[in-house]
Amino acid sequence: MKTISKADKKLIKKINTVSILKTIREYGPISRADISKTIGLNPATVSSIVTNLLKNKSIKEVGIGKSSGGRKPVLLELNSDELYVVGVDVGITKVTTGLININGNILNKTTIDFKDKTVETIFEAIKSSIYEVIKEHDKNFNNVIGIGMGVHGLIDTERGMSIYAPAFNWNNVNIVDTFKKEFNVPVLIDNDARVMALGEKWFGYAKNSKNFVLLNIGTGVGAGVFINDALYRGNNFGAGEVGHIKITDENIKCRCGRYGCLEAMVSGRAIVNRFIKGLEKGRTSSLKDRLKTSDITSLEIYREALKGDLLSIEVLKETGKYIGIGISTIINTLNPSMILIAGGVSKAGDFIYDEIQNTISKKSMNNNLKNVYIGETKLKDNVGIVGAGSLIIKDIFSI
Amino acid sequence: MKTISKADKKLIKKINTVSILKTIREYGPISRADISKTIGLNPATVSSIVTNLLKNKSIKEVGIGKSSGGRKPVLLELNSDELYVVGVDVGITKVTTGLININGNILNKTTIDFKDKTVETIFEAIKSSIYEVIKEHDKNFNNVIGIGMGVHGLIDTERGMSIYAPAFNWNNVNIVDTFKKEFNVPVLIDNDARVMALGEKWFGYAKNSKNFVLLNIGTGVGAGVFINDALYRGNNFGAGEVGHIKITDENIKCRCGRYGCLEAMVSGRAIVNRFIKGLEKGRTSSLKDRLKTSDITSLEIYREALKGDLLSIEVLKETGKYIGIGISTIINTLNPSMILIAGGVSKAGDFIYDEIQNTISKKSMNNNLKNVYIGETKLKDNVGIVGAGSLIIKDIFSI
DNA sequence: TGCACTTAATTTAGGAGTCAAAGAAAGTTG
DNA sequence: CAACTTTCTTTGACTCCTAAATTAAGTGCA
Repeated sequence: MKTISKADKKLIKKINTVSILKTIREYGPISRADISKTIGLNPATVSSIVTNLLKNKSIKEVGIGKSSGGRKPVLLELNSDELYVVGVDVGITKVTTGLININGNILNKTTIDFKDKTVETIFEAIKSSIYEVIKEHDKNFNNVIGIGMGVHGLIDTERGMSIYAPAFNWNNVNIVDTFKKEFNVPVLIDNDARVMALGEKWFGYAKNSKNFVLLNIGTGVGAGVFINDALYRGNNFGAGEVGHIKITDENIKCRCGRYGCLEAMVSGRAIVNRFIKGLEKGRTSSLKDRLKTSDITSLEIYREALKGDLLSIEVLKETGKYIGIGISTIINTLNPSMILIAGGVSKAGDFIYDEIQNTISKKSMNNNLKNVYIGETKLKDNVGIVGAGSLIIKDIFSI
Repeated sequence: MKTISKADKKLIKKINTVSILKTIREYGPISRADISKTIGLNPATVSSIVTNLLKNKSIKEVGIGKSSGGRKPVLLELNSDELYVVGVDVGITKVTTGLININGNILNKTTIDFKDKTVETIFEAIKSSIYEVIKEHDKNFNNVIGIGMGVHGLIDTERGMSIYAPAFNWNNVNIVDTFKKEFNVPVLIDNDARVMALGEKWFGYAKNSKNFVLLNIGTGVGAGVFINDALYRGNNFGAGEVGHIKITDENIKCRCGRYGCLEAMVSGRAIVNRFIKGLEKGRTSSLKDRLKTSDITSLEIYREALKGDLLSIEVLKETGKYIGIGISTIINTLNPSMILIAGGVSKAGDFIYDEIQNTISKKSMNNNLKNVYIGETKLKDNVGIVGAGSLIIKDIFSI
């Protein structure tokens, strides 16, 4: 009950333009006549707006369709040759950057590791990665309509700042201004899990999902929450901090200072810790012969589990159980249509997924469980960069 | 990405009409000129729309304001003398019904107990309670623009049915059709906790809150979730089923069949059970002298706690701790700006609230906790009926 | 091949709604 | 009481959509 806003004729045109763009995106290649039928908008209006869109190169004519007994239709498509975005996935140890067209196709991709985590080092890595990906495709930035970035931690999307990024030890670092100045295009940032959710919404499994959650389980644990077809950020950009919900009374300390948090039980670090604790308790494992304790990673535990190592399998199954409890909480609270899992753990395969499913069916209210899909992302390793790029792409389709 | 809709001039007019109504609601009594300044809409446009609204009696002129150096303004207000709604709160043992005007004022209120929980009995109670409240104010239903109802359990708001109401043992009971036929006005229903949240949004503490949660703790435990200024119902109307999130490893069985659910630890029943278990363990309590074991209720435990009974105090504090864990989960997941607590437990005062606060500050991510208000509702015992009525009222202010 | 019928896209005339400017109504101020 | 202010309405222009007519380009059958 705060902002009360008016509407004028420009709003109508904007709404109808976006409707036409959405229709072309979803059903294209498509003729003007079919757009008119799909939206219910008068053919004359469609013609007029399409003319504008062709003029500003948002769309293009891509040939002639089949006649259905009369004049052949002219088919329209989004202009993927002229509408590029840059998507930047700022990870804990490296930055991955992609040049992406409006259809979500990756034209070029590069990764740069950074040694230290100062603002300067990471900004420099981001900058050169962007110049790298555009070099061969659009070196003058003519067709790049914007840059999107996903960064871990708490992000103020309005002021374009990292409020708090634990892994970098950043506090109130302005990110957007630097890159806007450097590249002279719109720059948008958001939290990594949220950006991944956006990617799956625009180009992944969640296309037709109004309400879903992307759970990112890696070094940390976070969720991107989609509600009513929109990213939900919460009151202070803190929605989806599910890494710190309590899932057990066990006395495992989380880096947040409390005990029994989801993150303390299922992050990559947590998996390794439980494995090592198993060894200390006298359990045997073939992984112990292969690696020093300090070299054990969750990925290695997964590899060993595939070979049949009992301790590895047990640790992964436990992890699945804990994730299941967390997911159960999310389902009961939000009743989403799907839960997509990203991050390192998502690769640990059926050891984890089976156990998640077992736990869920035991713990969820029946009705919320109906039709809820739980599984990997469609975009896999590219979910970060495609999602980041989607921050820009979605704005083209927004009022 | 499903429904792609067009916009025409009627949409503009509808938007502007609603904007004017909202402005009158929020700032009224207010002049046409001030409405124009508030919204940024042209004075001529405001005049034209106001004329329509006066004609259809949605608003009324309520006198002349003070001059600020020129012609005196004509002040406008919502027409609370002609815009009534009926709000029905269908509880577990009784139905409470109110006649409410557009400003949320209760003109009349009645309660009817029902002996059994058959559809016929409860429908009959609802029906007579409605006739009762309108009798003296608007016996011909001239000014009642609709009936809203809050019912526990899972509600299909689109088809107007109770999908599942555990306390009544209802499955797929159509509610709306019956009363629409009987009273010939729009009838809307929703889940009880959700309806309460709506009431606090329109007439309570949550007026200026975009994102908040109302936690209803009584016989069952449920939440009404407001996101982006709208009720969030989830994918199958199941959002806010927080009664069945796991908050402890303790082996307390919930009626849903699982263990350690929030509801199993904090519902009225759960409080009583823990108290009795305390007695069985040999603890003493002054309440034991006053009541038979089978007559103990959570309200009596609260009363005894006020008198200083140690076991009662302990049980309530434990309850506060468990609620705190649940709220902590909600805050970390949804980052709301406030959590309002309704239902029987909300009356148990500071024994519970203090403990909730203690638990939260220990368990919540710092940033999500910032500015989060946790407390009782403003509408108190009327939150159910006012909320139910708001189901109708909100539609007047919606596009 | 030619004519009737279809379908696609554009042009044209007209209507609905907002806006800016001017005017009418009703006050205040010195 | 004249000059200025403020409120509200009227008027005409402008924008954007719609329906109908027109142009463009087919198909299909005799």
